[in-house]
Amino acid sequence: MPLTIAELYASPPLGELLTLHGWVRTRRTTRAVSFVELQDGSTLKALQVVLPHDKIPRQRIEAELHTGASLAVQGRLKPTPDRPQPFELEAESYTLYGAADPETYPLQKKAHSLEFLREITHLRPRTRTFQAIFRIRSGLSFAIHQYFQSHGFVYVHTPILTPSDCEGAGQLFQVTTLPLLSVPKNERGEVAYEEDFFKRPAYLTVSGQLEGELLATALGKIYTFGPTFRAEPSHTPRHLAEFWMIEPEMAFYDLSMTMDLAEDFLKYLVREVMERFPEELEFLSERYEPALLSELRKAVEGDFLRLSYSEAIEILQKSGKNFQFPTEWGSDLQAEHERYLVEEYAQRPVIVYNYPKSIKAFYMRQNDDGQTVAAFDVLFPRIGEVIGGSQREERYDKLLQRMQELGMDLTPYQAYLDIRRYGTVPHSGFGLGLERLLLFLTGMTNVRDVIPFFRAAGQMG
RNA sequence: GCCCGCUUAGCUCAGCGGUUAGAGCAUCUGGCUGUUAACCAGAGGGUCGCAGGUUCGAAUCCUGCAGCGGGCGCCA
Repeated sequence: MPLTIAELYASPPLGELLTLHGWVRTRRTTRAVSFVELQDGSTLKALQVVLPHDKIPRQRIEAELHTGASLAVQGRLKPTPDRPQPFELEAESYTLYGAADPETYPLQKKAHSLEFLREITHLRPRTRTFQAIFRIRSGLSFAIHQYFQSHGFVYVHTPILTPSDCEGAGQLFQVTTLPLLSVPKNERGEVAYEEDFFKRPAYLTVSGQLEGELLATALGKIYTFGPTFRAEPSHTPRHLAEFWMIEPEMAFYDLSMTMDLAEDFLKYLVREVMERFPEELEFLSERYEPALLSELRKAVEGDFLRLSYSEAIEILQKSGKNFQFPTEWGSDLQAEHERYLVEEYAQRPVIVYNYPKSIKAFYMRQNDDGQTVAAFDVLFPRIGEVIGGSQREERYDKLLQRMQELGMDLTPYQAYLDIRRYGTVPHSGFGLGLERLLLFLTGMTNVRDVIPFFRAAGQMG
């Protein structure tokens, strides 16, 4: 296997003849030697390669080795105690894989704006910024599995193609093989879905929660981790049409156990990323968000502040702030309210629980007060809601009554109702948006920058 | 969906009614005993987003469109 630069830094094989592969980040030329900073994606650190002009003609180096060019270079590793880098590769020869015409290659040895890089998603992974982000994204995903697997959760794959909008969460992408130019109709002028692939309407999933509940009431503790699709035309730095969501669902968990789990889970993830990616975090912090490291530290140190919705409303009313949106009991917490609670009032992550039932989903468990449901949101600084969850209504009659109140069509929910009719159990779960958490962890401010190729309303980056 | 802003060289930006539109970086040429976003000198590079309008005169003012960004809503 090709040697990587990360491996060199881990244990430098000084003096041996080595071959390294990578891309040119920068080149500097003086009279007798040229210097190439080589990167290969294995670490943010570059390898300085020294190319003596008596072994490799200067003319060739200047013609071939521009920023972005790829090569294999042979040479020996030499310690350089009096230079910024601990060692450098003294080259004896190199093979050019591919040149990068400096007249047209978009990346240069300078900082580019994130907006510009969004226009070239195929090349932006070659920047250190995106290498740092994608490595953290990978490590975070692993840590998520690690946490659940070591806590007895079963990873389940819920379907991506689904028959209906099961949560009422946003608009759906419809999936069809019917010809759009001549959609077949029945006698009543409606779309003839019996001719469609599934012989019924089909959509991309907006949540794996309902299927997750079905599996949790058999396997105990499960989690999903997969792509989710929303066709809502949201034009914000926090929304994607295709994003990744993690949804654990636990039988026999009540609301407070679930909040404990969510807090422990988030702290574990932040700690793991801090431990595994100090260099990446340092780089992103310097470049984009000076407060990054202290925010991460604050998130794992103390307890999250827990407030009931009613307490939160009271705090907002007493804040003396002039909010744009009302802070009456029964109105939903707006971004400005969440920001006040987290950034000014608590100055650490906040969990708000027991929301009015009128502003929450039908499946959330009704509290004894008749006014609220056992729902909670975890609010983080800078990004707002990172987790939303609830204890689910497990009482058949209560659930049915709520669905009827809301005028819902019960047909698609027979399975969902069935698990309340046969051996129902209290259970709870929550949803975590991977990209939103990544904003917090990387200091980025736009979710388009924490996923390799973004899909958002009107954009396929 | 509503509101606001931006669009000038390959990139980042200045110029905001008055000669031939500028800078830094990048590129090219030359120089430099080993550089660290190397440095020094020189050169090339622009239908000032698109379309219309106002004016003696528009990158600059107005209108429309497009793209991008931000705030809000919906949410993860």
